Amino acid sequence: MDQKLKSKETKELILNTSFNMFYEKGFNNTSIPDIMNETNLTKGAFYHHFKNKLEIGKKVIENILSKRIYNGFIAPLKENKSKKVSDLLVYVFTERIENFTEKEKALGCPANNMINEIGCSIHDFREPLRKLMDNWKEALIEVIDLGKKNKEIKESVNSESAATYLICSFEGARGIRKIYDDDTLFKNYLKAVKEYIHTIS
Amino acid sequence: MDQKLKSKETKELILNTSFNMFYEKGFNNTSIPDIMNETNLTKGAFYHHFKNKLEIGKKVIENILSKRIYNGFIAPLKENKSKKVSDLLVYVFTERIENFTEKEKALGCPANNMINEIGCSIHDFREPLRKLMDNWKEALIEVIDLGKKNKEIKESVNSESAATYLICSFEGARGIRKIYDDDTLFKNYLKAVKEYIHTIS
DNA sequence: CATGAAACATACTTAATGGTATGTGAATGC
DNA sequence: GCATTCACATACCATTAAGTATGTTTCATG
Repeated sequence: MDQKLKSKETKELILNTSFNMFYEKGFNNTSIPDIMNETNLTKGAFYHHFKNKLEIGKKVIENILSKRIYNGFIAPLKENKSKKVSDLLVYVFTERIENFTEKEKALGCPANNMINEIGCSIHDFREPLRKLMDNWKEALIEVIDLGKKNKEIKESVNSESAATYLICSFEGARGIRKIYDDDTLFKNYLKAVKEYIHTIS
Repeated sequence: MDQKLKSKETKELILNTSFNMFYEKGFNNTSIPDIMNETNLTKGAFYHHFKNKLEIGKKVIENILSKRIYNGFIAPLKENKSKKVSDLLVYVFTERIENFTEKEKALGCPANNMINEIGCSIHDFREPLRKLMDNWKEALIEVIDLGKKNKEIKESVNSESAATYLICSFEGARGIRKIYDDDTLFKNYLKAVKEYIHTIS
């Protein structure tokens, strides 16, 4: 049983390392040797645990990116249903950005990076990426609908449309911010989202 | 003089082909042989006209992407200053999307793709990409300011913030749309931007 | 405690990449 | 009309990539 545990651990090590390298250098620009150097293991270990580069790409999306989106942006919505809806929206779309580390600011959103780098070229990645984004959108719609029920969000607001807009502007901002070295873009984005959330409330 | 003309033409052929291939396959995933196969020329031609892959990347940003952004999103603002500001904004941020070809829908925005793929990793690309985005933002600020002067845009609106928000949501939408095969996301985005432009007017 | 399989390491193959060095025919300039 | 330069083509090189084949060691199991 000790062996299986060790195996699981190295598999996770390879997965986490892959995520980090993809995040820092991009998927296409990261090689298997790159990853395995970082883990201090060898190629043999990689191909023992994974079929090929495509498989680990998919696993990173399904196991790491999905969880990050869930923990960062979906769970806070589900766990705090007693809070005011607009506060929830402000939290996930502004407060989180305000607390980003320099690395997170410089490298953008790992999920959005993946989408933009290989979203259309590697067909196998599209479905897991779609699932990820759809889950996020659905969670937002649920919250906005709840807000409408509680008279916190205007009845005239289209929930799906607002959810989409919030996600798009957020991801757009995180993407474009990557070419800058300061927080000007984020500050301008923050001002506008807060205003937007205010106008739909 | 005939020779110089021919030379200029092939240089432009290589540039345009590079742009297309980068757009379709990404920068890292496109090789020089890839590009030159497409032009029916050889590697010799490439390295006669360009120093290396980095140089052509920069030239594509400076000569092609910049012009596309200018023609598509900046010029329409500058050329139609007599029109209502909100109409101008609706035009560049919604009508253009509604008229996108399937290719443009599937592949996203070439400039945003470049930003997201190599925005942080290849340092040489950041400055030309920044210049491109800053020009766009400035043109938008100018128009929004004009709108405020003409009482078409609310005085309370922060021009830079609104400009940033419009760009971010637009680029975010074009990016995420890449993983889908239908126009649902665009439709939801369009509904929301129109609403947003309406609320700042 | 022997046997098999699991968890890796090592060595190798094939193909592609960015880039260079050199060749060649045509146009240009004197 | 001849030397030179330009616009490419060809041939080559070093590196690196993904992936495979084959060890070797360690552990679980009968």
